[in-house]
Amino acid sequence: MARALGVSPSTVSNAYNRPDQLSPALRDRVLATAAELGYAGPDPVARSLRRGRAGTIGVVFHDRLAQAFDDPAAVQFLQGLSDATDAVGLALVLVPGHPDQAVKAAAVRDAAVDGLILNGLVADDPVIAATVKRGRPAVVVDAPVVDGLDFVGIDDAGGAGSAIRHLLGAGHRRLVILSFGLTLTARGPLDPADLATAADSVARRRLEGCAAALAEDGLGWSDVPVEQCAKSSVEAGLAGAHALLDRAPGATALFAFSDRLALGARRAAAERGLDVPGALSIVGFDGTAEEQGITSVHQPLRDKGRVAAERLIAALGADAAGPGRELLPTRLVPGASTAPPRAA
Amino acid sequence: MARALGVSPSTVSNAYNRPDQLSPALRDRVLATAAELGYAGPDPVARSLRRGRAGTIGVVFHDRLAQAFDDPAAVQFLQGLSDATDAVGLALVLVPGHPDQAVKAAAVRDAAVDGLILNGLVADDPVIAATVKRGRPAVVVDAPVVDGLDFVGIDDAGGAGSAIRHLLGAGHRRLVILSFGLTLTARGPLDPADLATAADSVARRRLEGCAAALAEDGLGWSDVPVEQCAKSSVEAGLAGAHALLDRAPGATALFAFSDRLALGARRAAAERGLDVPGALSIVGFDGTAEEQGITSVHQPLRDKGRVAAERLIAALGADAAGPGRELLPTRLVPGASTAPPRAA
DNA sequence: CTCCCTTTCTGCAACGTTTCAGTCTAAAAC
DNA sequence: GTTTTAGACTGAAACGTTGCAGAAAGGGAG
Repeated sequence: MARALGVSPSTVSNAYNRPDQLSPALRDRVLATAAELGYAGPDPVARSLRRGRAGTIGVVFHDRLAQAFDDPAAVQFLQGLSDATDAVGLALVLVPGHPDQAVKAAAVRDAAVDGLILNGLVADDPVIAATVKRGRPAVVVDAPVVDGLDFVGIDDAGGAGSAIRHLLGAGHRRLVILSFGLTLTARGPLDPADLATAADSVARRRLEGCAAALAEDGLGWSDVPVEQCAKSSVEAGLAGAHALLDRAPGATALFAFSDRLALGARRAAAERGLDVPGALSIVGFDGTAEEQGITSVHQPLRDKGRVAAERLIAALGADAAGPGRELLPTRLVPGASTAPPRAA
Repeated sequence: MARALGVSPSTVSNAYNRPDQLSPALRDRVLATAAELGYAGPDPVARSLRRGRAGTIGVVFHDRLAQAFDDPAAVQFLQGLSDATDAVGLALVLVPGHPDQAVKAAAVRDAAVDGLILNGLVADDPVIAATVKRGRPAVVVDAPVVDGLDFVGIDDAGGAGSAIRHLLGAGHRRLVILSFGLTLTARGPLDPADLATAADSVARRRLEGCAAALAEDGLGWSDVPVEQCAKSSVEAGLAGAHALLDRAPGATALFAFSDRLALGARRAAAERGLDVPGALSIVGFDGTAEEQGITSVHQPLRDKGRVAAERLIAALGADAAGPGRELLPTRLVPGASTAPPRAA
């Protein structure tokens, strides 16, 4: 600040940070002239540089931010994050989204944060590499599992399996699946051969869970068409469900990997004159569309956010226990969108 | 970075920021050793200090962050903000909330941001003073109007008036109002005398709009009880509506200053065995509860966020046009929660 | 051969703090 | 009257950049 005040910079610093280090009289004088000069206290950026920590946590989403705010699942996750960060006074930095992942990776490099939370990415996303390179503590949420980084997720395979078993148990045999992409760019029909070689992702885990459940009833990928959607939005679900039902007109049940996709699928069904659940049963994922009556695999989104932030905060502290893995449970919540097939 | 590489710091800086300033060969060598040494590129904090800008915009809410994520109105507003910030690659810093406003004011002082967006505060909130003192560009959203700061809001008085007129037009005469607090600490029954002397706030503006509309039908504050709620939550609405209906058991219509309060009021009505809209009509504010059938004064929340961010971004640039005011329109959207009073 | 210009790289200063090791003064202890 | 000690304040260094002025080297024009 205006050290032209006549005292040393150290004294000004002490006036703000360690009142016990100087006489009350001088402190008052410093504060008074500060007010007079319009000095608002130590500059946060300079302080961060000197102290070596920013007092912030960065959050990265797969899509643009506006997209994330459209998804109740992301909002609940953010709520969980803020539960933990508010409690310790850390600010949340929302890293700007961008369709070009390389641009977003640069944004990650340039974010003034002490740690990062990566939400719902795919293994080949350059953001992952940028984060690892950055060398700060980070928590990967949902996917992928990365060596050296903390991980918080849910039982994807089990959750997906429970959805499939729910449908099989109701008597469905002609199923279709509305999945996420196995990679950053993958979309459209899934080639089962890709599944075996694909890197870790939410889609892969859930599809494996599906396969296991399907196998119990003697079904396999040749019986169940899968469509990959690039993002989790109602629009993507609408388009994907149409593509799927074009390929398998006789399908009686659809499992979507998110409630937003499921909502899109329901719209597609309506556009095709298919009654839900009469002609088509729909199961979603997340548990964020209960009010809309969608049967869904519920996951503890807010808890997931809280746990992720807490892990990161712990990693930021001295008690660095090394990266760990934490899996949260899922639970199928039946709604009005599923029923036994008409011609059972 | 490890200038021990053998080249000067400037060269490293140029390797990252101005590739044209050094030979491709040397640049490659720098980048290679950087990768080898685990150097992830220029430190964002040091860069911010040197360049004088952080590349971030701070956002402050009245409540805790978790509270904001619970409110669809706040989420839509954030979505609008991110529409604008994503486009220019600015990060959004969510300043941590805290019940003690003084603590939050300190958080505002310590946030490494280029500008601030203040959302839904009250004039006596110390966060305002801290922001003014900070001297950075800032946009106040909704309230209060502050000298020297940009302002973006809606036509509160007009919107509130349209709600009252809607109810009066339907034949209601026994109205009650579920308001926000006039000050940081105000809650409970409103003393109309306070209204005249209160500082600028959303509550004050809307109540004045109500008064004008009521006066058109010869009604005044002695006819219309008002309850102030400390926050905009369903729980607060529930408690406030009960208090209000205890005071005015014969009320046939209730106007709540937010949809969350309105939802709470509907719950209170249900707990009292009052049919909505048969025995009690309810009007909300925001337009975020259309799906729940609440008649509401719709406001363009996402646009409001976008406009606020755009104004701030403009103020950050060289083209500082000086603070301005921008008012967005509202529009009453009828729902299933209002009807003429039973004994018209 | 000289002069000037271009390319490529470097050194210095500054951004605004905080920390640590001191220095100085004045009061307390002996 | 001298030594201790505590209290109050300061100076220098460092945090990691970037921008600018300038230096060294090489090439072309005259």
